[in-house]
Amino acid sequence: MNMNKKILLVDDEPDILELIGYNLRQAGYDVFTAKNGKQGIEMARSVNPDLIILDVMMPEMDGMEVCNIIRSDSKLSHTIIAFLTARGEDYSQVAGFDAGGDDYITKPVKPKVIVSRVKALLRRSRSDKTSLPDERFGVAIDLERFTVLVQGKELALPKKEFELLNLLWSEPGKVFKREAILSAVWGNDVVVGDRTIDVHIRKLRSKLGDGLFTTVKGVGYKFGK
Amino acid sequence: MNMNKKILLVDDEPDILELIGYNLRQAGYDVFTAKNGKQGIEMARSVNPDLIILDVMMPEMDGMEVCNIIRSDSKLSHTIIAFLTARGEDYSQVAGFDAGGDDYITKPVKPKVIVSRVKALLRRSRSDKTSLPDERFGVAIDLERFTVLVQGKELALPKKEFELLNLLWSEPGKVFKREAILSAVWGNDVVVGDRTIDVHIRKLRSKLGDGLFTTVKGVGYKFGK
DNA sequence: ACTCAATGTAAAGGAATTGTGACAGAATGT
DNA sequence: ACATTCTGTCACAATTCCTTTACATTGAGT
Repeated sequence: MNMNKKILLVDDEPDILELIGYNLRQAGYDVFTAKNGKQGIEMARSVNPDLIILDVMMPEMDGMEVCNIIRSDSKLSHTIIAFLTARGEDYSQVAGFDAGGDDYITKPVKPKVIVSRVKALLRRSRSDKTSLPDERFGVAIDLERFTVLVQGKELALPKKEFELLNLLWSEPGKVFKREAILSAVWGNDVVVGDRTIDVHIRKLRSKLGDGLFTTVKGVGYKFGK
Repeated sequence: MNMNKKILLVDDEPDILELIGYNLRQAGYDVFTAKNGKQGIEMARSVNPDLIILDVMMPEMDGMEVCNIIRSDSKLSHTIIAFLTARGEDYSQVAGFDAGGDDYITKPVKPKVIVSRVKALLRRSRSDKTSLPDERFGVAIDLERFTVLVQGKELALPKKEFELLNLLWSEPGKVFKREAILSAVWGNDVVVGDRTIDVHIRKLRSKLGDGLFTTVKGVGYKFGK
């Protein structure tokens, strides 16, 4: 069973609700609407949406306020929030999505734009919503997925390369001696020529970027500088 | 009194300055901004920030150039530097840590991300400085990283030089006889001319500063006076 | 002051270590 | 079965490091 993603739209302008709502429904989403902040929060609690699109400027309770309340609700903490703002509006207000906003969209909105934006947000949500990845020098390791995030791009690495990277990455700056690397990545009983390490380091360097790894001659390697 | 951490933001795009600046201020930091490299350096010298966030791509003077100048300024050598780079930009240049950056962050930036990243960087620096304050005559040795801190500057030494320094440094003031040095650093079975020691001492003197090592004629060397 | 052995200094060769591309067997996917 | 990817090894190039060498300078003892 393929459950549709639920989207909650909060805006005080009925035209916007209708326009955006229509397009998102066409794209296959379940859309709910609310015409003010208070109603938006009630709605959010009852339908538990995947994504909330929130107008910043609303009478009584504005978008940022709504965002704060939703963020502090443990049941809704995973929900993605996107702000809707009028173009040219003061950036610093929009910047209020330190409260937990994930994106913002400027009005007037083209339907196609908003649909693709929503798709992107929902696609990204799985990895993003849990917690911020632990990035070190622009590199994050996802042990579950066996992948590496370099500059936001996901990259799959072969097992040995992954393990080697994981070892060095786990303690950036620490120098791992060649023997230590061997026993950690290859195990104590396996016998491989020492040059093997160099070759794998080279692979990592070419894939993740040179400069991420530092050679300490006669000793070993480290991640970072 | 709890002094706020000072952050200097250098970018030619006013939007970025505003967006990031706003969010960092919200997080409780003292934020200063500069809209080009030249101004950034002036600002850095006058406010002595804890962290500098530096756009790589800027007209006239780019981020790496600024970084180099700051790194060569003894009063600012302790400062943490993070680069801002556009996603997808070739970062091999930046990643070449010759530039001396401590981290880099990709644009477009989410406020949440940058705030947590800044926190992490500042946290790291603090622990770095409190956890290994074993300075002797302005020199600290970091065995794990295989580096030496001289007046706050991190320096990588070749293996033999590092071992020699470590030996002498471990007991400042104590005179190590030449034979003792040989057996400790080179081992008992290795045969090298005695002048080898002198040459290595000289290397250390030129790198760490003369005056740190004292010659005891006819006997050996010691660290300190 | 002089002497001479010890040390300072710079440069240069050689030694050791690492970088790199190509290759072959193993493992895996189709 | 075939193609693809992964893994480890090799040979050779590039680099860094170490040691030696040659000469200058120092300083303790006479």
